[in-house]
Amino acid sequence: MNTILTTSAEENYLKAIFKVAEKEPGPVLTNALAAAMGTSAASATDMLKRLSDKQLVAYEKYRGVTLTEAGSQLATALIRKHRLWEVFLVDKLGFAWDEVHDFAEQLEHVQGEHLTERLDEFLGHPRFDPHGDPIPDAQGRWIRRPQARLATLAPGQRGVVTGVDDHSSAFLQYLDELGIGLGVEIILIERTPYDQSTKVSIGAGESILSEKVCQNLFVRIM
Amino acid sequence: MNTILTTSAEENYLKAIFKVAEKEPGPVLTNALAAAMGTSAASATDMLKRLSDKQLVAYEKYRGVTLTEAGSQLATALIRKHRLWEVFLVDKLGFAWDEVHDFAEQLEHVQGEHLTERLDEFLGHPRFDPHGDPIPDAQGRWIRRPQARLATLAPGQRGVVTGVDDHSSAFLQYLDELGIGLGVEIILIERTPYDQSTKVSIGAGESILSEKVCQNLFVRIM
DNA sequence: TTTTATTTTTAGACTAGACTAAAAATATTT
DNA sequence: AAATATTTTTAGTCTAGTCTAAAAATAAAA
Ligand SMILES: [Mn+2]
Ligand SMILES: [Mn+2]
Ligand SMILES: [Mn+2]
Ligand SMILES: [Mn+2]
Repeated sequence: MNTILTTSAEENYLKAIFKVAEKEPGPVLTNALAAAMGTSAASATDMLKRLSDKQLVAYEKYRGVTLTEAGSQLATALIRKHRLWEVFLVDKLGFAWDEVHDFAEQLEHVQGEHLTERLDEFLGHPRFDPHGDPIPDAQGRWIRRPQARLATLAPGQRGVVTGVDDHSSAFLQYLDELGIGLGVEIILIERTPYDQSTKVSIGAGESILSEKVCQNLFVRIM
Repeated sequence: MNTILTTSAEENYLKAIFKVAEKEPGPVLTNALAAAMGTSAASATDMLKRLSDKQLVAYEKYRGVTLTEAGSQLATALIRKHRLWEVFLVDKLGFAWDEVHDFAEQLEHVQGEHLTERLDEFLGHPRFDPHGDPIPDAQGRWIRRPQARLATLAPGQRGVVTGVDDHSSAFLQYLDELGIGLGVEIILIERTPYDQSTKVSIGAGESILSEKVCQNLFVRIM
């Protein structure tokens, strides 16, 4: 029951380890972590020693790192906080989905009793954030939704947008221009063999989406 | 128009300088600042050099420190953010007035465009925080209210509670027990010459308030 | 106007978190 | 199995922010 004190830097590393491990199963390598954090490999090694001392990661020299149960819970709580704040910023303060990440990156580190649960309640227990990512509950349980990349759909199939893989402002703003957002229905018309660009129907109009766009869009197939 | 980058530590010192200067006019002395910050005088001196380099304070060795225009604006913006977040925590998340200070102490340091203005708008442009303290507007303008310490009222006078001088949890919770909060009307019945303790009428009942309590309560005389 | 007391600054040390450059370990080729 | 390439760690340095102890400046008292 004794709560481990963590700095913002430590928390950011824990989250990064969690996210890298999510994509590539197995231990997270130092270079991958450093790349995810935008720091040098030396800095990552340094931090891994600190996190290891605090029992938040299992770290073996030259072999990579995995989160301990405590580390995993902390990372999950961080992601929960990050995503709840994003919902607040979009739903309550009226920010666009491409504007909220940097704020949430700071807000997720605010410490104190009950804040997250009060926020969660105020927001009506949202289960997904403004980018369609699931928000783990207070016990750290995740919701899994069946979803597929738009790139995997065949002509004639339809899907409802449930999320994005690329969270960059550039991508999100481009989607806005295309009229694509969470819940929007997309009908796949045809795919060009040459470059896999795809003609789709969105609401009233039609658009051509590059392969890159189709790879970064998640849909629920209808 | 070039925005000065500040750390949380620098911001906390700026706010402390502002607040000490508010109480005691004239330059803020190193020891007073260190006491307000809960750090050593050596640490305060160190920080004063940094703030002076950034042109946020005018610091003269052994003579004390005053905020520059830039420093004063920054401190005011900090106080604005702190108090707006307190309103959010009480009005929207349902925290009690004695629970929000530590959260606001962190939230005031969240950086980014438009956040404060969006929050202000969401909250309906509140002009006072949950402790009755004025919230400066986006231009840094302050509202001054005529108010007096309850200790200065004479028997027979009545006042409406507008604020507190002591912001401690202990004091605020004691006020809760007494049924005293912002907007509550207090009628002064009599004051004992011996220790200045004061019999008052609050709503239905009567209470005896110590001199300390009366000194820390602000009222608008009716 | 000295002496003494108080306040403030400096000096030196520590931690967290970053960096670069060099060394060591591991992985891949030949 | 050596040689080479890649990855990771170590060594050394830097900054922000803190501390304690000592020195210096200012204020108060004798
Ligand atoms: Mn963060
Ligand atoms: Mn998100
Ligand atoms: Mn603060
Ligand atoms: Mn307040």
